Amino acid sequence: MTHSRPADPRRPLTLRDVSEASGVSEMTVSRVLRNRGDVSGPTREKVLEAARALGYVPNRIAGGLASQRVNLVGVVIPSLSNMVFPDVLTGISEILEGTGLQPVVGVTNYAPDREEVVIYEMLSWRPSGLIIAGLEHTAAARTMLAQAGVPVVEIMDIDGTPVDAAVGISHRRAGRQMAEAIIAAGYRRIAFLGTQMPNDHRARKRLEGFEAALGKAGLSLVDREFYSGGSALLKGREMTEAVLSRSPDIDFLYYSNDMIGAGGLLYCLDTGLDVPGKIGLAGFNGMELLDGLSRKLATMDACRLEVGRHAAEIIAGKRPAGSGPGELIELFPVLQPGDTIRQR
Amino acid sequence: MTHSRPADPRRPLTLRDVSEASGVSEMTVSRVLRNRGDVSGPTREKVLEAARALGYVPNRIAGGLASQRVNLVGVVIPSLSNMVFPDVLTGISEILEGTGLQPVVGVTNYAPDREEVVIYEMLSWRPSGLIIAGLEHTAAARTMLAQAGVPVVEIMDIDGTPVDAAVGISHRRAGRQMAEAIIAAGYRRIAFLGTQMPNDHRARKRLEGFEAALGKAGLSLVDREFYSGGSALLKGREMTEAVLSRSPDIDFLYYSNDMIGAGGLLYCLDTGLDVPGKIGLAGFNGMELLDGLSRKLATMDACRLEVGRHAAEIIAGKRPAGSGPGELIELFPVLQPGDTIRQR
DNA sequence: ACAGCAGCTGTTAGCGGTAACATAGCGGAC
DNA sequence: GTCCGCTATGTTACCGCTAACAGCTGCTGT
Repeated sequence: MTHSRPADPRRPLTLRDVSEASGVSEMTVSRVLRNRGDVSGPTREKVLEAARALGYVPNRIAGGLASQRVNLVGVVIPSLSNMVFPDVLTGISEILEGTGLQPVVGVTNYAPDREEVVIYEMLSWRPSGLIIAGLEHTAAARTMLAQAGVPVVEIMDIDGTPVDAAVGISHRRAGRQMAEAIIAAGYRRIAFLGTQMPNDHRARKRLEGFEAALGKAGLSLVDREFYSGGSALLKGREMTEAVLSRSPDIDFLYYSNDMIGAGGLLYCLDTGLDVPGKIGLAGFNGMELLDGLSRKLATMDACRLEVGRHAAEIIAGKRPAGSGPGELIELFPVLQPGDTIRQR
Repeated sequence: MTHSRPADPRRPLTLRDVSEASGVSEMTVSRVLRNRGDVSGPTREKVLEAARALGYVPNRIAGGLASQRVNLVGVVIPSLSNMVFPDVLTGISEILEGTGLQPVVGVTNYAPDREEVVIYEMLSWRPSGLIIAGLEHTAAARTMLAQAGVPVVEIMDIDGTPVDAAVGISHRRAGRQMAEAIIAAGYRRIAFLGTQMPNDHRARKRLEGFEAALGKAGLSLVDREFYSGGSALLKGREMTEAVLSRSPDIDFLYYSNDMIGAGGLLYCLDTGLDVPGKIGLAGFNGMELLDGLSRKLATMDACRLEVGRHAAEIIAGKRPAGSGPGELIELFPVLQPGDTIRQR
C-alpha cells in the first residue's frame, strides 16, 4: 500500500482508488474506462468490477485538461420558449448522439450583450465546436468566434456574412415568397402583425422581404401592429382584434410567427369571419404543435430539424477547424398554404 | 524573455501569454480576471488591457481542476418539448443568475437508462449541484446521486422518497382534487385521456389520485384512451373523437395535460357540443401558452416557476452537501375552473 | 538460440490554472 | 531608526487525468 491515502470516506474518488482496488496502475484503469488501447480481458473485468463497486465516476475536468479535448458542443440560442429552438436542438442531438459529443445550451434572451457573455462562457469550456443562432453579433462576439480555433456554425439564417460556416434559410426570400403567394391569391389590403423585438433579425428580414415584394406589385402594408411578451396565442387574438377594428377593410393578416397567427385565426373564427374568403392569414415556422386547430394556418417551414442536423454534422465532421471561410448551406422552406389562403 | 514559448500564432492562449504581455506574474493575472485578492488599480488595468487585446478567454477546465470547484448546476429533465420544463428552467435561471452558477441541461426522453447515462455524464463534470425531475430512478442512478457529494434536488413531485431534497407538488393530491371538483359539479360519466408513457410517473400518479377519488364517490372511469407521439393538439382532437364516438354518453373528459385537453376542447367546440353544460373538460399544467383559446380550459397549475426557483435556491444556498435527508418542499397547485367545468 | 515483434502494463511529465504560503515594499507609531 | 502591519505581488506544489514512451513478457521464424 505504498501510495494509499488516508481513507476519508467522504473524499471524492479518483482513478487511484480504482487502481488500488483492482491492483493495476492508474493508466490501465484509465484505458479500460475509455476503451482505449489494449487491455487484457481479465484485467478489464477486474477494473470494471472495482469501478462499479466503488461507484467511481471519472472526472472529465481533469481528463479534458490532460487530453486537451472536451467533447462538448456549445449551442447558443435566443430562447427556449420559442419552440423553434427545442426542435433545432432535437436535430442537433440526433446527429451528435453517436459521436461522443454532447450539446450544451446557452440562452441569450435576444440580448446582444447577454449573447456576448454566453459565448465567452461557452468558449471558456474549450468546446469542440459552437453552434449559434443568427448572423448578427457584437463586434467583440464576432472576434471571439473567429479566434476560437474551433468550428463555428451560425444557424437559422443565411442573409449575411458568417464568421465560419452557416446553415439556414433566407428569411428575406421567405417573406418575399409569402407575399407573392398572397398577392397571387388576390389579396390586396394586407397588414403585418409581429413581435416588437429589435433583435429578432430573422423576423425583421422576413418583413423586409415581404414589403419588398409588396412594393414590386405596387402595394404596401395597410397596417401593422407589434407586441412583446405574454402568451403568444392571446396576443395574436388581441392584436388581430385591434387591427381589424382599426382597419376593417383589411383582407390579409401576415403574422411573424405561427403562434400569434393561430391566436388571430381563433379570433377570426370566433367572430365568424369568412376565412379564407373575406380574409386570409399566414404565419411562419410550420409548427407541428398547431396541427390540431380547426383550420390549418398557412405557413412556411423554417427547416428546424434539418438546420440542427446539418449544423451538428459540420461540427462532428472531418472538416478541420478554422479552415477557410467554411460552408454555407441554404435550405429551402416550402410554403404550406393550409386553409387560410384562398385557392383560385 | 526567459519563459517565452515558440510564438505559434495558432497556439491557444494561456494565462502565461497575458502574463508576459502585461509584465506581471500569472498569479496576478489570475487574480485580476477573477476579481479575487488585492490587486492595485494600475496593475489591474494593465492586465485587463492585455487580456482584451489578446482576446484571452480563461480556461475553466484548468481552473476547475485547480480550484476543485465547478460553477455548474446539472439539470436533468425528460424533455424540452413538453413546455413544462422550459418554464422550470426559467425559474432556475432566474435564481442562479446572480450566484455565478450556471445551469447545464440534460434530456432523458423519459427513458430510465438514458437518465442513468445523463446523470453519469453530469456528475463527471463535478457540478456544484444537481436538479433532476422526478423521484423514480434506477437503483444505479439513485446510488450515484446519493454518493455524488453535492446537493441533489428532485423536482416536480413529492409522492415518494427523495435521495436528498425535493421540491414539487403532490400529483396524487392534484388528481384527487380535480376529481372532487368534477364530481361536485355534477358530472358522473367520466373518461380519461392521456399519454401512453409508462415512465411519466407524474401523469400516472395524477390518474391514481383521480381514480381513488372517483372510487370514494362510488364512481369509476367510463372510458380511457392513450396515445403517444405526434402533435399533442391533434392527438387530443383525435382521441376525443374516438372516445365520444365509442361512449357517446360521456359527460366529462379528464386529460393528462393541457395540450391534448386543448385539442379536445377545439373538437368539442367545432362539433357544437355544449361545453361545459353537456360535457366538461379539464387538463393539467396551467399553461399560459393556451390563454388565447376561445374558452379557458379547466386546469391545475404545476407551479413550474416556483419549483425551479426553490430548487435553485437550495443548490445555491448555504446548506452543506449531503447533510442529512435534505428538505422536502411541497407546493400547492390551485385549481383553475376556467370555462369548461360548469359552476353550480 | 536469438532477434523481432506483438500484446500488455507501467512510468514520467505535463495540461492550465489556483490555494496557500512566502516575500517585498512602504508608511506610521514609538 | 526600528519594528510592525499592511498591501501588492511572486513562488511552489499540486488538482486528476492522459499522451507518449518505456519496459516486460512470451511467441515466432529462421
